[in-house]
Amino acid sequence: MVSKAATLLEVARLAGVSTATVNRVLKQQGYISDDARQRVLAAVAATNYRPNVVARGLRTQHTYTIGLMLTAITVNPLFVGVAHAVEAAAIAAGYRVVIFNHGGSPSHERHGIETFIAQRVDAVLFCTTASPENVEILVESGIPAIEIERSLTETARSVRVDNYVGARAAVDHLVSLGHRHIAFVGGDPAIYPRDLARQRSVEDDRLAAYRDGMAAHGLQPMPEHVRLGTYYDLDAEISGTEGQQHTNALMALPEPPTAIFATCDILATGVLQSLYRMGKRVPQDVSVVGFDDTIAAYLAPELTTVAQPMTALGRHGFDMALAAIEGREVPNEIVLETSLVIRNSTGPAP
Amino acid sequence: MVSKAATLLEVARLAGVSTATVNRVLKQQGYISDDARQRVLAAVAATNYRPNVVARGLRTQHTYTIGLMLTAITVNPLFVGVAHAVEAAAIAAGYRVVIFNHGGSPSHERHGIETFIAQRVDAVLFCTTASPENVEILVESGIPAIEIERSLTETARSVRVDNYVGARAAVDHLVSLGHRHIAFVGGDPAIYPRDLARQRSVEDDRLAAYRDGMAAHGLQPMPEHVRLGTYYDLDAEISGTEGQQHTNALMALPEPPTAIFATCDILATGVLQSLYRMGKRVPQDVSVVGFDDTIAAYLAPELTTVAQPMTALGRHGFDMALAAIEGREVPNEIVLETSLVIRNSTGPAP
DNA sequence: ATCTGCTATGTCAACGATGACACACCTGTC
DNA sequence: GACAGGTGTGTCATCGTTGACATAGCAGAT
Repeated sequence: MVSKAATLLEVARLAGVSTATVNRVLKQQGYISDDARQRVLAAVAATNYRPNVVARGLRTQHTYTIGLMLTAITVNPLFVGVAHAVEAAAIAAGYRVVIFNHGGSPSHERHGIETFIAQRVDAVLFCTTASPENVEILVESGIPAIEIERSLTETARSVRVDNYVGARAAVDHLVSLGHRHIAFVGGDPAIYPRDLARQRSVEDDRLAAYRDGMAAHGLQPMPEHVRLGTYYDLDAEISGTEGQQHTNALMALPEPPTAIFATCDILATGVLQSLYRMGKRVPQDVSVVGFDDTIAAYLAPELTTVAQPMTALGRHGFDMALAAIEGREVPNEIVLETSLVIRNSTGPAP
Repeated sequence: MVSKAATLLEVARLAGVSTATVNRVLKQQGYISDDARQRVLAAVAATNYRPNVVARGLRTQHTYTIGLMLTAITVNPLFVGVAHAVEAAAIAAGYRVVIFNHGGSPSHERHGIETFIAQRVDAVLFCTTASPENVEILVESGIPAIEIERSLTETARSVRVDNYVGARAAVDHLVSLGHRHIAFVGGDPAIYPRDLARQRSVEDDRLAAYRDGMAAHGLQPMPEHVRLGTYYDLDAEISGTEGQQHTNALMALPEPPTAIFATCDILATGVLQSLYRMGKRVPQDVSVVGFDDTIAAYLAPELTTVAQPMTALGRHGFDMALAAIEGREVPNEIVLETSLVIRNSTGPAP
C-alpha cells in the first residue's frame, strides 16, 4: 500500500491540535500537556508522519547536508576510505552527504560546485580539488570549504598528513634493514600542485624525506635510482603500469637497488608485478615499501607501507566543517601523523 | 567577499520585472521580449543568482535527488565501481546522489531509509540491502527502489548479473587449459540471502555452475576441493584471510588442486598470498581465477577473473530509477552478462 | 468598429515547517 | 481583589520558487 508521508497539518488535524503543538511535541520543547502529547504521538504513528526536511531547510536556511567533492572515487582507494569516514562522521552528527566526482576536470568540478550551492549544502569537503578557483567560488558565496589531504587554496582550511615524516619513516626502516641502494619511485614534484602556504607539493615532501633520510645515514642515492613520473594522472584510471616500467628499468641497471620505495600503494603494485614477472623474490631479493595503506594488505607479499590515517582525515575534515557551520573556532590546518605498517615485503638486505 | 546567493525576487527587482518574468527567462519558456530578457540576464549575473533547489523541491515535490544505500563502500571495491557509475549517470541526468553506508546493520539501514524519506529523495538504489524489509518500507511510502547486484525483495526492481554463466566461463577456461583438479573457494550458499523470485543466492549460482561445469567435462570434484565459508562478512572488513586458510588446507591435501577458482577477487588475494608464501608459482604450479574484476589488475600475477560490468550495473540501476520516477514502463529485472578477463594467473595444467 | 489571437507581463496561492507572538487559564501571594 | 508568574495552546508570516490565471496591448481579419 503506497501512502505518502503525512504533513504536520494532517497530524495536527487528526490530533485535534494546532501545528505549533505538534511541532512542540516533536521538538520536545515548550509546555505540552500529557493529554496533548499522547494524542499527537498517536496521530504521528497513525499517519506515518515523516518530517519534510526540504520544507524545514527552506524555513531554517540550514539543510544539514554537506557536499563531498572527490577527484573520482575509483582513482585511489584512499578516497574510498576518506569518503567512508566523512560519511560516518556526518551521519553521526545528523548530517547527510552528497557526493560529486569531478574526474580531474575543473569545468566538471565547477558544475558540481554550482549544484552544491543550488542545493544550499551547509559545507563542502574536497578530496581533492581539480582547481583551487572552484574552492574560492564556494567560499565567496559563504559556504565553508575544507580540503582533505591537500592544501591548495588560501581560503579553505585543511586536514592533511605529514608526508615528510611519513616518507622518512619508510627510508629509515629500509636503512635499518641494511639496505644501501634504495630506489625512489614517485611522482615528479614539478608537475603536481603546490600547497599555497608552504609552496611544496605532497611529492616534494616525500622526495625531500627520501634524500634527507639517505643523507642522514651517509648514503648518496644514485641518480638512476630516483624515478619520477606521472603515476597519478587525474583524468585517467590510476594504474601500476608506471611502477612496472620504472622497476624494469631499475633492475636492468648495472647496480640495481636492493629496495624500492614507491610513494603510493598503487604504484607499488606495479613494482611487485614487475619483480614477480622477472622471478625476483620479495623481500629476499628486493624489499618494497609503499605509501597510503590502501590495498597493501591484499598484495602478495603483504606490502609494508606508510599508512594514511584515512578515518581520522575524514573525521577531522567533517569536524572542521561542522565547527565552521556552527560558527565555532576552527584551526586553519590540522596535520596528522602517518604510521609505518611493517608487513612481509621488507627484509634484510641480501 | 562573502555574498549569499540572491533570490529570484531580488533579481526581479533589479531587472525591474516580476518574478514570473525572471522565471520565464531562466526556464526559457513562454513569451519574453528581448529587452526584458537582457535586463533579467544582466541582473542574474550582477546578483550572483543561483536557484534555490530547496525551495524548488518544496514547490514541485521533486528533489532531483536519489539515495544510494551501500553495504559499506570500503567492504568491496565492487561497490565503489557501482557507486561511481550511479553517480555519473545521475549527474548526467541532472540528479544528485546522497550516499548512506549501513555497514550490514538492519537498524542502521533503517535509519538511513528514514533520512532518505525525510529528504524526499525521488528514488533509492540499494547495493546491497541489509534487510529486505527496509526496502519495503520505502516502496510503501511511494518511493521507487531498485536493487543492484541482488534481488532480495518482491517489490523492488533489480539489475544483476548472470552469476551462473559467469562462473561457468571460469570453470570452462580452466578445463580447457587441461586442469582436472579444480578447487572451488567461495561462500557457503546456506548462509547467504536468497533471491526471492528464484530462491537462489549468488553463491548458489556460482557453486552450481562449478559443479555443472565439472560434470559437463566428465570431471567429478573431490569433496575436499570444495571449500565453503563466510568470506564475506557484512559487518566486518572484508579480507583475504579466509582465502589463505582454504588454500593452506587445499595444498596440504594428498592430492592438491592444480587450479583454484575463488568466487571473489578479495578471496583470491588470499589464495595468491598463501601460494606466494609456500613458494608456489602462479600459473606454472597452480592457476587461479577470481570473480568481480575489482583489484585483479593490481595483483601479482595479474589475476584472471570474471568481470562484473560495474559501469553497466550502475547505469542501468539509475536508468530504472529514472524511468520509475518519470512513470515510464520499467522492466522488473535486468540481467547483465559478465566477461572472462584472461590475465596472467592462469596457464596450462602442470 | 469589433473581434480574434498572439505577445508580454504581473499577481498570488500554494508547497510544509518553524517559531515569534499573543492569548488564556490557573495557582498562589500580598 | 489585584497581580505575578507558570502553564498550555493557537495564529500566522516567512523561507524562495513555481505556474495557473488574469490582464492588457497590438496587429490583422471581418
